[in-house]
Amino acid sequence: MLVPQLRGQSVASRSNETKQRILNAAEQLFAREGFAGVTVRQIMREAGADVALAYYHFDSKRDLFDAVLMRRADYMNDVRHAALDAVEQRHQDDAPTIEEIIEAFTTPLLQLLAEDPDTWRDYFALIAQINNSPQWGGELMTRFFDPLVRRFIDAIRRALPDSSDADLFWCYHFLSGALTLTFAETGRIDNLSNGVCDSSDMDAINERLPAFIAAGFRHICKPD
Amino acid sequence: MLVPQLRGQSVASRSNETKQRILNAAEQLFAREGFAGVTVRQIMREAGADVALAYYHFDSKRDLFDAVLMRRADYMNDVRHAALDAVEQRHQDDAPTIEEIIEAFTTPLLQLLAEDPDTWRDYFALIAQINNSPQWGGELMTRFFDPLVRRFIDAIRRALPDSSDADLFWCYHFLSGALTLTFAETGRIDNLSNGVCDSSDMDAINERLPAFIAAGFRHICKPD
DNA sequence: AGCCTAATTCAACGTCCGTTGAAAGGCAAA
DNA sequence: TTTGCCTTTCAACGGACGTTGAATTAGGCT
Repeated sequence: MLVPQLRGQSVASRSNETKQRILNAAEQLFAREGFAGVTVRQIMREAGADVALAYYHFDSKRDLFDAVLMRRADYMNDVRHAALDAVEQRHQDDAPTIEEIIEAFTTPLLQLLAEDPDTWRDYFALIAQINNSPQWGGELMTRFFDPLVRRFIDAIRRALPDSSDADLFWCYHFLSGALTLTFAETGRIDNLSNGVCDSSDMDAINERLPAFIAAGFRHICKPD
Repeated sequence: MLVPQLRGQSVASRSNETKQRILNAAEQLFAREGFAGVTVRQIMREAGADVALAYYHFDSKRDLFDAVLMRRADYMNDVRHAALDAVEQRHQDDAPTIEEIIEAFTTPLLQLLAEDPDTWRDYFALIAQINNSPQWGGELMTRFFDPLVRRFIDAIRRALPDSSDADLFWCYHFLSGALTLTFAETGRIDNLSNGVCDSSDMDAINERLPAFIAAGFRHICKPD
């Protein structure tokens, strides 16, 4: 028996466990090689299951790809919404600083990655790749992150009154690019800096990214 | 005859013209779908030539991919080196501002894109995708851009004396992310902003990106 | 024990993949 | 006009692709 420790488990939970194993393998491979760079056979070999099982649990390769993205999207959005909730809770009378708002956007992700890299590293790298892909970027990022991002930009708009929308959206765009490259984990900055920087050092990033971005917003988003 | 206007041209130049047509088709398709998302047959169909011709002019699909990247890399680096040359020429006695240095890094690219989008759009989008891919990012970006980037960071180091290397490299990393997402042309910011922002409006970017990034550098890179 | 359903395996389908060797075409030099 | 080289076409290779239908296994219910 391939998975003896599952003896006695309910059928439903055994099925779910297999599904998760497939999703894990798919997540890792899609993150490294992209959608087209991976075959269903590779994924199922990595998951230790038969090829046909992928089509029992998912409708198609594309459907599996979507399932990989969906699996963690809600939780990811929840922690970021909660961080923004906390900021707004703290500032019911006064306005939060822009640093606080941007930290609410970035720090939850850096924290997830620091606390449980095995779970989040590949997922974030996949998001990073999607964000910069003409093929997926427009559609998928909009689908998964628009409500959160709009709420976040609204908060910044209140913190920097009378800013133009164009300034706000462009600054968000720069933030998005800086953040996603950070998650891509390409090893580039490690090479470039001759080891001075470690792309998996979330503390180093957390100390710099929000402050860097906040300074940029402050400088660009001024009253018309 | 498929290409009648070529009658009378030298063999060598006819060969080169075909090579360029293949490179154009490959550039466009690789930029849209990534290396693995494109087949050699697709490329040659788009180029209007036989499949086997790809293997006469290039050794393999991967070799064609490298050739696409190589074709414009030197020129791209040249214009950016020239922009930095001009800055240093202007400031032989005093120090340039950090804005000037960052503009020398970004503006030449935005200018190429504004002047000749048909030539540069796909190439830059491809670079953007590579920069955020774990598969290619580390190796290829290092291979093509390291000398220029190191020179650029050295210039910033002189403009912001006593900054730590870690600060400098991390800030460059954020710049790299913001810049490459801008080139990815995913349409995301157009959707998000409901048309307020136009991702192909290079003036809008040029007015904001260098200033945004310079403010970030200034805020992070302070004497130890 | 026997049944029912869900989970998994097996074997195969038609298609397309990257790549190649040999033949054909086109042009310049002799 | 013939020779010879560079370019292009043609036809095919072995293998891997995404996907499927039917057969097999396993576990909870009666």
